[in-house]
Amino acid sequence: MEKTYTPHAIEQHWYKTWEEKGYFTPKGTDTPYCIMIPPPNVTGTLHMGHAFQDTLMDILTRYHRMNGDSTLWQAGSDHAGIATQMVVERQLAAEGKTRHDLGRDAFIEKVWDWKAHSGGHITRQLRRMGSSLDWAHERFTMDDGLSQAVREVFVRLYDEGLIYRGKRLVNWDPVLHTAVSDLEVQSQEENGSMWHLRYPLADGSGDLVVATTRPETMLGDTAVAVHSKDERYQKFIGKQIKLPLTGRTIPVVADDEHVDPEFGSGCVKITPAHDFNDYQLGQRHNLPIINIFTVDAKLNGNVPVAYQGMDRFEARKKIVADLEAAGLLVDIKPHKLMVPRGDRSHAVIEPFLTDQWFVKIAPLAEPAIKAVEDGRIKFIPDNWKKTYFEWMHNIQDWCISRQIWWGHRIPAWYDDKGQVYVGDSEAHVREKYQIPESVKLEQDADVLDTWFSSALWPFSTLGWPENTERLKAFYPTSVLVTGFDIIFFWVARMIMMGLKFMGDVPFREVYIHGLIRDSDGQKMSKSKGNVLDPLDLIDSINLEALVTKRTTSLMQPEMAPKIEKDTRKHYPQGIPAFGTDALRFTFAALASTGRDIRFDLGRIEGYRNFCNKLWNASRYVLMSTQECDLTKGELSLTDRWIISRLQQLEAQIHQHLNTYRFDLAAHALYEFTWNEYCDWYLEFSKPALQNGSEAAQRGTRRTLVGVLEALLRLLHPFMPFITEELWQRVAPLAGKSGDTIMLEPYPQAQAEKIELETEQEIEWVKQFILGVRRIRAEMDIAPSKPLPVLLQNGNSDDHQKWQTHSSIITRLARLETVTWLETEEAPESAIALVGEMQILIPLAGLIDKEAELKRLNKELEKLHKELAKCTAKLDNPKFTERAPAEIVAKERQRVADMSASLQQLEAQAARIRAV
RNA sequence: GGGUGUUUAGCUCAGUUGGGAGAGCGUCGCCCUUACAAGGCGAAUGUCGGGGGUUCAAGCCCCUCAACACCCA
Repeated sequence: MEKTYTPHAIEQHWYKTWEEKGYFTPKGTDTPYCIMIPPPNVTGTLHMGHAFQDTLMDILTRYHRMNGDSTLWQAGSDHAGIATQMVVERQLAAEGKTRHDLGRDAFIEKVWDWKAHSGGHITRQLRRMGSSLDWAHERFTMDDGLSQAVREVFVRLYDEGLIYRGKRLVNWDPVLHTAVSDLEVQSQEENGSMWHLRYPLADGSGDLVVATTRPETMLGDTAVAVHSKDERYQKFIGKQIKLPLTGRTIPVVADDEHVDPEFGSGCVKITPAHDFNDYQLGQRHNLPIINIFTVDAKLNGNVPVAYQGMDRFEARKKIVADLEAAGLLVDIKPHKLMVPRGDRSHAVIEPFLTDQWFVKIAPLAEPAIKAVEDGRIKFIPDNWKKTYFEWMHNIQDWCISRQIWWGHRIPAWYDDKGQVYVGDSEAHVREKYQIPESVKLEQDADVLDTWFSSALWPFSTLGWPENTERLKAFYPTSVLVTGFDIIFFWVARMIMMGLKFMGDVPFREVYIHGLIRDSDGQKMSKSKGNVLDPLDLIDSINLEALVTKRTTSLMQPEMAPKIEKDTRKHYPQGIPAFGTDALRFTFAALASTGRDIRFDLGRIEGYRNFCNKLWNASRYVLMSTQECDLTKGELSLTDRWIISRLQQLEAQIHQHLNTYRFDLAAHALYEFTWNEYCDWYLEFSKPALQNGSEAAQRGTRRTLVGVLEALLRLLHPFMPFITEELWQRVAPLAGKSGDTIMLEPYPQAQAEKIELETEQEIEWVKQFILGVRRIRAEMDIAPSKPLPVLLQNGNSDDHQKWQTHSSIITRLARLETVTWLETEEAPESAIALVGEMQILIPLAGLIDKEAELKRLNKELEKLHKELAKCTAKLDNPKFTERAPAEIVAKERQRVADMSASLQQLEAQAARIRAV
């Protein structure tokens, strides 16, 4: 075996073997366990969030597979409508073409081409992460089966009146020329202005000043609103305004719901066609709606000719200038406002009146709320259900149509009179509505929101609408693992659709994990230049390549110098190769209950070292046991101790994984492996293998191998590659003959092997060794120098224990001689206590008197403080009366122990001082 | 404005029905001891954000204030 663990030598080989042998396909019959992967965008590349989330899902999947469940982790990807269309359009643009040059069918063909050649990137990366997804049944939201599911759902919802078409204000992306949902709009604070405009009354009796952040929309104003209690404006209510630049007259209305008399001038212009609040107010007051924009957000034919065809921002300048020329511009004040931008195009989103398809959401939301209320679906951590309820109770109808080409085309057809017919296909529609061939039908040009198909994912992937074996076996799925950022986008919609079409919840639990941030707590983003690529952490990347990667194709190229500087500062050596297992273990260790997770290179380095530790421990075990007699022998107390500790570890891991505490599980595994198995047990085994009897040696060898083998299985879900590699070598020695660790049973604790008394005895041994080491280190005695030791004041138990363990103690504490003192006076010595027993190391020639006194005083001070706290507690009668008896007894014991120690140490200090 | 969180060692974070404040990293000593220097051995480190309350007992429960973060409008 290599002396140092090198991940890339083993990882890819094992993954290939697992996949080829079909280990990822569900087997076993009794208990099903199923996780649906949140389908990554087919255009996507793996980022830290994916890597984190997929690690957690893979841990659960491997854990349940090893537990013998029929385990399915469903693979697949999402067609990602707008994102994918943009990728292909960008390619066309490079050739100087647009999608319109190709036409719809040719363009879609081009997208499929692109998918075939470049679409598998992220699934290859998922394999590098070790993800044990069932690739044999991989699905894609646009494949035939899922498309059929989408049409089926659409038609059924339409036939039940839960899908309707209507003219509504929607979020319009004037660059992409499509509606987008609320959730695809990101509002950010930007610097703008507040313009104060003078609107004269039609009768010439005065004027009003309105304040607006969007002066260009004034051409579409159909009212001015004031607050009914606002004394400044009461007299204007009901009068007419002569709207500048247009010549139209519009009324002054009172609306206490919308108007805040404190804000701006307390007087608001109302543009129902271009503002959501104004639209609502318009409905309340029956105002006309005047749309002034084209799909590009240019001014249309409803405005005076002078402005027609102008871009909205150009028009703003001209309108302000014209108003100023007319003496109607009162003031311009700087103003911060929330500007909505499309999350794909970054264009300023325009509220826009168009025909769109909507899902009537209230009837679907109600049972979805109930499913969480009555516990059929559990959120973990539980608190996230509040967020879910908050949104579900305020939910709006869902705009599902998108004016793009790549996606599920809406299964609706129009005749030449504009009458709409909904059905699975044109033929179905003709049959369903008895439309003769002579009537020409044309399909709706729009496609469905990508999230519409994602909402069906938990059952469409399993074969719905067919009632397949897989559907019967795995629906409802066991758990959904996802970030809180898509509770609305996805989680809620899956619950609604699952309940509606399967009559049952899509998953029983929703585990919500935190979001990965950089080491400063910043969100990782391309534009900030702080992204880490999980593959770089696995494979390494040099500084120059990292700088190049972070600074190319930036949305804002002017950020490049700063990004380069930061990158050079943070990663002067680039990033070394840590390997998949170290990365996975890091993710597990970071997965606590918080919502932000800072990713720090120091952590992953630590866990890379942990891999190396495990590697070398295995190396030692193999060297000590290969070609040795491994038949059953005698178990020593140290053997029984590590076996006992292992049982407790096993119980803990089950507990932690069942409660999704990956961090605690990782911590327990780390702690046991390093601080118990390596630091103590392997050291105990050395003298045992050198000096023990033949039978004892066999017992220790078997324990070395047996505990390691179980530990590898415990670690496997977290670190699949290194554990497989090591297990292949260790398993035969442990008498195991399986082909792969991933199909071996997950270790279960055996209660009868837990020996608390043995654990206490070994604790005594450790305290003995630690006591000597402490003196040695603090007195600056070389670790290599063997020490003479005197023991005093030990009871028969201490004598007995010394008898049993003298060999390992002598070796691990590096003792020269050990002498029990009975009645004779001890020479001046440094002291350590194990219970009442004193370990004495004579000063003569070795130990500095002053140093030992200093050390003792420090110890004494600590004890005094602690003792004072405890006695004060016990002196309080209320404590002894009211606290539970066992707590009081425990305190009494502590006081007794501490007093005894104190007495001994004080006596020792006095003796030394007297010299 | 509404909602949800966070505040514990220099840094990042655990702390499970209230009962002796923990880990990793970092820091400081000593050591190439035949599994591992990606290591071993040892050490130091805290007004648990502030204030108040409940309790024999509060990092944990209640009230209040403050700072920060996120989501929605």
